[in-house]
Amino acid sequence: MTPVTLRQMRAFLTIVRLGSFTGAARQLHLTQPALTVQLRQLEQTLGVRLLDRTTRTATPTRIGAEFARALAPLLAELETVLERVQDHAALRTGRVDLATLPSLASTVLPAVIARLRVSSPGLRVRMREAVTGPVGEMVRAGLVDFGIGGSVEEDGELEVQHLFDDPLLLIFPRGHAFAARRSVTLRQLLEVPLLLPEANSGIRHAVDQAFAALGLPVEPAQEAVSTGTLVGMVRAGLGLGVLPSTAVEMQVIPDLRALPIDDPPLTRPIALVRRAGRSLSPAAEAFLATLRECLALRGDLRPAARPRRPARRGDP
Amino acid sequence: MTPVTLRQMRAFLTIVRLGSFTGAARQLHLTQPALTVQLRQLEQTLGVRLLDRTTRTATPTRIGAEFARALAPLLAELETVLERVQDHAALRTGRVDLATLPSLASTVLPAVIARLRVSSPGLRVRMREAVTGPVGEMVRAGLVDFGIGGSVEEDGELEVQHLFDDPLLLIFPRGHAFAARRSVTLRQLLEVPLLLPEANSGIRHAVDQAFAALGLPVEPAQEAVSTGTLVGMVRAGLGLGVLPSTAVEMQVIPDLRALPIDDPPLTRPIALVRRAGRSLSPAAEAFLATLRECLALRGDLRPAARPRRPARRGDP
DNA sequence: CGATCTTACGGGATTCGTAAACATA
DNA sequence: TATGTTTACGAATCCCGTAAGATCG
Repeated sequence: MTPVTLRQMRAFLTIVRLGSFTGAARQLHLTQPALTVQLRQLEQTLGVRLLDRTTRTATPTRIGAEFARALAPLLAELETVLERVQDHAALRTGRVDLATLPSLASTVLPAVIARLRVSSPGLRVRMREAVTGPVGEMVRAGLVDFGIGGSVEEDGELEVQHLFDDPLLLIFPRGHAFAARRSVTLRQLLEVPLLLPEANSGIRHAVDQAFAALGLPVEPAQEAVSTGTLVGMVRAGLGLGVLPSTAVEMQVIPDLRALPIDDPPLTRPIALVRRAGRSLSPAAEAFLATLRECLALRGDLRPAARPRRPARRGDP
Repeated sequence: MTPVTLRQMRAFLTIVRLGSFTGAARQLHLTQPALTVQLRQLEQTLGVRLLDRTTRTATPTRIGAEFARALAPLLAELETVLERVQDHAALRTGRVDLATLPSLASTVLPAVIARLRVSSPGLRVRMREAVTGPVGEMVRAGLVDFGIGGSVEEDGELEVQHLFDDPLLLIFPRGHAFAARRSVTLRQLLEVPLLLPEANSGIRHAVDQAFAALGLPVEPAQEAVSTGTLVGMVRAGLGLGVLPSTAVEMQVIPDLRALPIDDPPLTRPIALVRRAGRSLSPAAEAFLATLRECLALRGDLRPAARPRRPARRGDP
């Protein structure tokens, strides 16, 4: 007792539509005898004669006609469902849900989205802004496909991949003595009033760690919650600020100057955060590929030799 | 590029439902590795990962979940459509549309319908009454599946099969001299006033032919259109009537008697009329089989060695 | 006689099950 | 370590195409 096959039913519908085995065989790229066998099997498993054949024409039985009428829309809908799935693979359709930091959301990622819209206009990107901690939580909760933010610790549920290092810049008024330099060192920061982001931010974490590595104490003259506030403070002469290059990028700062911090280079790590054991949609993969293209195009972000994630079960 | 298979999609849905390859394999009566292959092929042809597997559980991807949601009702509906077709083969469902003569519609065929209702309660029979000529036309026009009536000529569209010979009886008042006999001959009918059905009826045709075969003239004393009229005339003493046994059967005739007509036996042929080259539904076949059973049960209708119709293309 | 469907048969592909390797909790 | 998935491979099955047979107009 062989089960009914999609191929058999498609063959049946085609024969009914054309009223001929030979014509249907041509359309299906099959030999006519093969079609005969298909239909015979279908009739055998159903136990019902579906077509009355003469040498001239094949006309459906009453039961065959009822069957065809019920079957045609079902198979058509099945086709569209399958095509809709394949649209995801071809990037004609898809959605990318991601969580990221405000600084990236306003600078690097819009460029990625723009590039993606050109290559794959059918994709939609939904970007949610959050600070580093919540980015991980949003990923963990499955609210987003993945997150791009400061590094969080890897556990059983989260998998972290380093993406690039975002250089931190020192911001100060044009008239400051540093204006003549091409870069400053970490130690030199101790000699000026420092304006740093608040304690629980990823930037502050990177700054603190860098100083701690040198055994130096850090005492900011002032803390700021938002990038705009910090820029305003610098402009008001309250001190010299530290900001990520991506954040500086978006600010139009005619009266301020920015210098990289060297020796050691001060950066904050930006990583991809994804759920462990979960695969990404083709749309999400395309987004990440485009992101990496963008990182490669602009040399300033040091895309850091991509550490391939451990091979996962079923990967090609 | 292998096409998507029903089997693959059923496997996918089962895995999603159970959240496990092993469980799905058990339910599908398959080995678990076979299931893995099935799903891998499905994912390959669709180009999309549908399930994220760990050693513990298999959870659908977002795309996989959407696919399953769309697929499940489609496949379920397909199942019911297939079952509905198979119901015809199993005689759980079906309709028989037939045309027949009033005399048969009121006597023989109700017994057939009753018998059929016992063996196959799901079948419905729709019986249309007509005289012999129109029976053929109704079959030709496809208004009915088949007809049971007087013999019509076989042409390219109609196919005729003799079913049985319906004996014609002589009807007369109890007090008549024939009352002592067990049968009468054709010649003896010439000696009495005859009451015959109207000229274009199948019965009249049979009577005329029988007399013509013997070279005898026929002059009815009176013609009648309906069976009831003819019986009334006999009862009124207008003459002796000729009626088919099936017609007499239904009349309660306490004051009349009936005798078979021998030497030669006078009968009218009853035949199955069907469209040439068209197969009958299982329900119609069941009806005919039951009809033949009924004919075999009652010996009086001479079911005449069934002349098998010529084998048709594709017959088992 | 020509067009069409059916049957028969050999070659190639597909699919299953068994066994072993691999991964994760 | 135990459970569950993947990979590999031999055997059975299925399916197609070619060729010959049958049937109807």
